[in-house]
Amino acid sequence: MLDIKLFRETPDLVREALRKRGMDPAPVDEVIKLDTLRRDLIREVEGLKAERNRASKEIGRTKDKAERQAKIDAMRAVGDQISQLDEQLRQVQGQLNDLMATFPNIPDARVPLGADESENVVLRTVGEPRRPDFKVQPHWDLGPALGIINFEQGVKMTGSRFYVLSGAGARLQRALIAWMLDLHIRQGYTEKYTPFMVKSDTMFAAGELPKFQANMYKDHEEDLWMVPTAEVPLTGLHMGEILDGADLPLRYTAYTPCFRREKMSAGRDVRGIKRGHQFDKVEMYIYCRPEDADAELEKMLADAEQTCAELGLTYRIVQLCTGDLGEKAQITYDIEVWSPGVEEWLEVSSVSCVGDFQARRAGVRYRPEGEKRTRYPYTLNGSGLGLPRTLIAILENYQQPDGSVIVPEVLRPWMGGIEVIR
RNA sequence: GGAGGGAUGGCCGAGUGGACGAAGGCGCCUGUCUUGAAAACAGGUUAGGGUCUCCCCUACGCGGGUUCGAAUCCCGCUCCCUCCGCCA
Repeated sequence: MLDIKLFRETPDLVREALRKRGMDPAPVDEVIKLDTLRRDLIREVEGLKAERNRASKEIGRTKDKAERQAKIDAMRAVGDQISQLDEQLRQVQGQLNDLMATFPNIPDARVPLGADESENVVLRTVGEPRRPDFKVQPHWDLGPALGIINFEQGVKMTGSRFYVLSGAGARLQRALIAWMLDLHIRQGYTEKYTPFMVKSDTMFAAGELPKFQANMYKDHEEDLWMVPTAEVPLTGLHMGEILDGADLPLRYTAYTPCFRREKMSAGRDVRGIKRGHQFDKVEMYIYCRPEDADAELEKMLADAEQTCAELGLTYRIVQLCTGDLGEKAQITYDIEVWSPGVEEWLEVSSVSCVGDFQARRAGVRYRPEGEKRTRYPYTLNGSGLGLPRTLIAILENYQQPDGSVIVPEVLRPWMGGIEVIR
């Protein structure tokens, strides 16, 4: 949610932001119109309410029967007028809220202009893409051959794009989760275990509703949604709270499964475990003062990078252009790891600053030290790596000519002595 | 799933139609006193909104309703507690 003041005071800035994202700036004028109407109504109805409050107190003091009745009769009309205006105001307010909720965040000035993902900018590459001289099997062949991924069983019980991890495969994923959480704790994040289902309010707060309704799973009887990312419950954690400025920044990490109900287009990433309706992820999330956001963004990116580096993976940092930038984000860096089996750069992490966009929706505020007024904190989120893709990269990068897979050093403490999966 | 009780400010807790944004207490802040602190005393201490240093409006779990006027009455919902049932 954007600040209504931006529309009042600097509407051109909002229009420009929409154009950069390739969107129509026309709704800005609609907001201004509704906001003006809203404030006109407020002034009118509040004047009447003030009058009513004054008169009502007088009525309470009036002893004379006839005089009292006369005053009551006079006020009855005012009361009707008030309820009429209140109703009108409610409608206008509702329209304005609905409209405001549809605006994407304003891209940071540093974000390069571009129409779509083809115009994203590779900032740097760390390591050399591995291209072994033997034929690297893609994970969808290797996994079943090693008996650690079973696609048929997943499809049998649930449907396409579901799979079962088995034995060392399941264990490898669990090792990754445990190792990543421990790493993030060392980096200064507090671990949270959260609900995997949340109410509509929480989905709205995180910016998933109303726009991405079609991409999420819902229990219609209970009005509960399955989280598409841990970012959702980590945003919900402090809904409606006023945080103490001295406590910022708050840094959290959480493991959750993620559920996404995408209309999977035929032919796109259909093979393997790259894109499923259910996947696991370890997430980082930060609440900070606006003035600290740049430093925190750098930290989070460095923290996510460290994950790739310690796993010994070749990766590159990609800055998203305005046309590819997510709805909520002001600025986003993707981390992609090279995987020689699928022969592509896999997006394993996306690190974003969303400004006060989510805090505003969630009603999370903080009181700067020594100040009376409250402000909205900035929030940042980033994956400490999505697991299926990290798993793909490990299976394909650590593959030996004989089809066995070496377990990365850092994961071995969780692998019960397994150094090679064969 | 069934029966009953409850939800008031940072916390405890009063309030059953008008003087209540809300008694009293605790906590916190400021001042007086003190060499300093404590104690005592005095004052202050919610958030959001409006043409916003004054002033006005809104909010007593949430949403409706009754009324000139609602923390207080009515309806619906949510959450918490107790008991019964069921359950990993």
